[in-house]
Amino acid sequence: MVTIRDVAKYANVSVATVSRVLNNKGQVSEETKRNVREAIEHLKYRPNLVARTLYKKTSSMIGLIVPDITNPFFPALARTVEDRARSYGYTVILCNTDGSTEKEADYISSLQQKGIDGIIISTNRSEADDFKDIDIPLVALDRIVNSEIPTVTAENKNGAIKATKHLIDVGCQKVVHIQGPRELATTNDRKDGFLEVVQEADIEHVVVEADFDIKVAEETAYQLLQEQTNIDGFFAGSDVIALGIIKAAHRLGLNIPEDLQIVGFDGIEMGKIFIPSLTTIEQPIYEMGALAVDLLSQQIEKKELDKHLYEFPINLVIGNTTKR
Amino acid sequence: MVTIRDVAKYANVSVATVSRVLNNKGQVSEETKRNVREAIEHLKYRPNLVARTLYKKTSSMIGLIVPDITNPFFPALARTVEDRARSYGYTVILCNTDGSTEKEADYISSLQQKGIDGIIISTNRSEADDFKDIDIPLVALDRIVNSEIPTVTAENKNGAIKATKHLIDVGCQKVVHIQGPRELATTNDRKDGFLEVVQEADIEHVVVEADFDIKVAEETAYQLLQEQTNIDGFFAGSDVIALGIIKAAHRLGLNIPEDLQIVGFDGIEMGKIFIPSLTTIEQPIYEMGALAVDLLSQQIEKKELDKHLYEFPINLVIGNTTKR
DNA sequence: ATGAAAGCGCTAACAC
DNA sequence: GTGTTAGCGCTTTCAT
Repeated sequence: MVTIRDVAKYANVSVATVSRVLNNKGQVSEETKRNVREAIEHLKYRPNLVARTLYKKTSSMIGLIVPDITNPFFPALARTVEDRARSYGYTVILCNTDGSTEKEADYISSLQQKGIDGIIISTNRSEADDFKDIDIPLVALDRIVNSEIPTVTAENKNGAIKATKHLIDVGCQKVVHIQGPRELATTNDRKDGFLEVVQEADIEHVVVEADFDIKVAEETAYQLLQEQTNIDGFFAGSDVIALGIIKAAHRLGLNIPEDLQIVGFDGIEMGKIFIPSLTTIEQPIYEMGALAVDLLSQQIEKKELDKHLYEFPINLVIGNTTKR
Repeated sequence: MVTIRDVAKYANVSVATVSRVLNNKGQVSEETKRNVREAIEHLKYRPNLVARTLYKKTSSMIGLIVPDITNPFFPALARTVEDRARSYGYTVILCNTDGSTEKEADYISSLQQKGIDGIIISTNRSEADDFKDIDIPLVALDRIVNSEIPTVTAENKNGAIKATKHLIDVGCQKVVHIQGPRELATTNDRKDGFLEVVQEADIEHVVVEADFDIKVAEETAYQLLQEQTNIDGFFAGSDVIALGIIKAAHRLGLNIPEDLQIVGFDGIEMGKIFIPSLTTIEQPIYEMGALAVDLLSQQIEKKELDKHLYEFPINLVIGNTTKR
């Protein structure tokens, strides 16, 4: 390994001078600058970032913690976060918790020990003191944690209202909402929006819970459709759940959207690709990921944030799972 | 931040002793051990891994470089890699290159500067000297780079043979192979297998190229199906391409598998979920990811590898895109 | 069994 | 402008 010392020796200067040209700091004559750069080039020197981090206490690495990377929503998010992070010069460490609180705690602790500068987290936990002992910048993404942590999310309730109204508009008489895990504030907001509309419109309705997992959602929908008659509409708590519902309907020989209409939530790519393509509430994933990085960066730079909750507007996208 | 010094002071011992109990190395009396542990507990001390890495030159971090995290094949791979890595005590840094050689080089260089212990890479590059200047352990996953780098892949050619034979078995008379990017050795192996079978069987056939991208594949298939008549079978270079073909067929009102039969390659979850479910060549993604980590770990521990190319057997999984 | 001290590669005072 | 040197927090000889 070639170190700053080797460069200094080769260029006949001190390590301080090399450090100065490396960081463009302090006064160095043009000539020595050239010499040092030549030495660097010649020796193929690359600064050891570990040593730099040890001294400076900042690593230019940020963590992104997601519950399930195989859920298509998160790769999309990860990608935008990584893109934006790169533009700041951050490297992203992507951590997958499998929804396990233990793994999550593990990661947080180990990231801190590694000198990470900040963490963007999409977690299932939400007790107020879950994140009390973390003393590095934090941003909650998609999933609301508590009011002390800056949070980026979408207008979940409003989205649910739009989705449910759409189902009524296209003629549904008995509507089911399969919500995601009850621990998540986001899913409850969606449920609240749903309930507000169906109660107001006095529409027959059911609410059940499922994981953000196609198989689980499929089973849940399958059972419901067998047990109860007249269900003609579903508002799914996520696109993944919506795909499960389509599968269940398919197994039962129901036609979509003739017999059954479905609205999802998220706007993942797979919803557009699926046959039939999904009517859904689209979240601006790109903007959300980008803002999360911005907010994290601001905290890392010790800037004050003007507000702590950022809710993005959503958008009803009509596909082939509802009638036109 | 509480350091090893604080712990030493609190426990009335030297930092060396604290280090000894931390690492379970050297001789420490039971009593001082207890004292030190108490101090650690009381002060909530966590060792600074950056400092440790600086000294030991090993970070327990490995990099995983993938070309496109939004391609469902890679989250699946990433997950198994992360799982296995965890069991070794490694943290995975997941890097997404967007297929850009420049980003890839950036990542490799920056990972090395960060003291990463090794890299698992799924790359598009394959020139012999592309990776010559990397002096840390490397494993190529899914995509073959060159014979000097340990590689984990599937029996691509054999899989293609099985797929193509299956298409012939179910009655196809004119078969198209949409292969992935020609730069990849894996895709060419698949093409070779395809050609071997169709030529042997003297079946009318076409080979075209597309990206591992649904939209591109869809357009490619759409054009082919319009221009050429009698196409009744597709062997797709990947499941993602196969989904694109299904979309194209759907747009043209073709029935699957009655009018058109399709076999994919990979065995991603989405293929099982899609309607119709995909007939495909399934790679043992879990085993492949796990072995890649094993091989990397062996190199990091300076163990000799007995061989350099590991090809996993594949498996034809029959879905609803081919006749039974 | 324990401590003192050197050093991992870098940055930043502080001299000159 | 440039060099000397003291750390950053840790591990590891080498004494004792």
